[in-house]
Amino acid sequence: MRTLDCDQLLSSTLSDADASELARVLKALADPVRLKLVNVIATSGEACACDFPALVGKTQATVSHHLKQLVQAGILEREQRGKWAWFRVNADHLAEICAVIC
Amino acid sequence: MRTLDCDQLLSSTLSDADASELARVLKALADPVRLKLVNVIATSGEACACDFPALVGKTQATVSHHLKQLVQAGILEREQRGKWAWFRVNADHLAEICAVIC
DNA sequence: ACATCGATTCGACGTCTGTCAATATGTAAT
DNA sequence: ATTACATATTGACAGACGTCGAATCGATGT
Repeated sequence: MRTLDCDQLLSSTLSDADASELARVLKALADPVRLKLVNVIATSGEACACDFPALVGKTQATVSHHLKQLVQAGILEREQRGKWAWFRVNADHLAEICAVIC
Repeated sequence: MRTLDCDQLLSSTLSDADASELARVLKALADPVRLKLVNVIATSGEACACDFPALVGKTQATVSHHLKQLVQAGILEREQRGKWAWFRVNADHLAEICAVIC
């Protein structure tokens, strides 16, 4: 994925490609369940996927679907530990998104 | 609309209501056409809706639809001047969104 | 090898979303 | 009033999205 420069949205001209790229990442974040997942993982430092269905009140299949989107968008990082999958927030990437918007 | 506190996403626990509210605003931003519109308006200071269809390559109806979403999300402000509608970016609100994420 | 358990993928579903043509609304000038 | 022009709304449609149950994959332990 391409890195977006700081301040693009408000100060410099956004190309069509950059607009699509930024939209893609924002779309990954723009869902209540996914925001909850990011929040739980961020406040915990790291978290096991096995706890998420109960925390967000969704099926394991649904949670897995959302986690995949967040990983593909670069917002979460996945690590396999034995049977369990653990997730951490990629804070740098979130900061990048912020930088583009503000 | 409720105001969201700073740092909620990464440091403090996000309630279901806050997650939905934040998702609503992010969803308004998470579209290439709407990002383009915000970018054009922000870099111009203010802009007339009459120019948008040509700028983003969409129908007048489609542009109007997107502008409505941005205004309802509090990202844009609309002002009628004679026949024309002018738009400005609500930078404070964008900064709030950023503050929640970072 | 086999069984077990966590996680992903598949298939299906209802809903939401982006888009446009057509129509309606509103504003201004004649 | 009527005309002209800018914008909003409506109706319709295709495609994307969130959700779940069922099937599958992967890793562990017996």
